[in-house]
Amino acid sequence: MPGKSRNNTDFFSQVYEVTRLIPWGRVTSYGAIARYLGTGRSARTVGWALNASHAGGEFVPAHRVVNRNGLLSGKLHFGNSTTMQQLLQNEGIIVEDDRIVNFSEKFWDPASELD
DNA sequence: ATTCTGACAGCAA
DNA sequence: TTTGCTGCCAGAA
Repeated sequence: MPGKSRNNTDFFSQVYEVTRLIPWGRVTSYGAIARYLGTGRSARTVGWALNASHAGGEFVPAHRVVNRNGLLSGKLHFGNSTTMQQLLQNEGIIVEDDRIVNFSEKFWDPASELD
């Protein structure tokens, strides 16, 4: 057990892993992911991790992660400002004014759904 | 080592 | 109700 080596349990890797577990047509929040990973208050870092998620080899459905208000706070990081919304609508999620409609129904909490 | 930034969240006015 | 400030964690320069 190499003390310094970084396993697949890096914070970034964990964020990607959980994000990939988000079911099709569902969404979650940065804070929910942070809480599931145990860091609780590192929601900002989750966003930072997703910012680099496109560099990874595997696809990470970062468009399914929004802020706690159901607002598409990261849409500007998807090339075009409409990409994130289109990806969501492609999954049957209705987006109105950069915000997810019926957010509470679409919300998927890894802490309680996954355990 | 120090400082700054960020795709957030919580709380005070 | 909306706006603004603060705390938090991890990484980059």
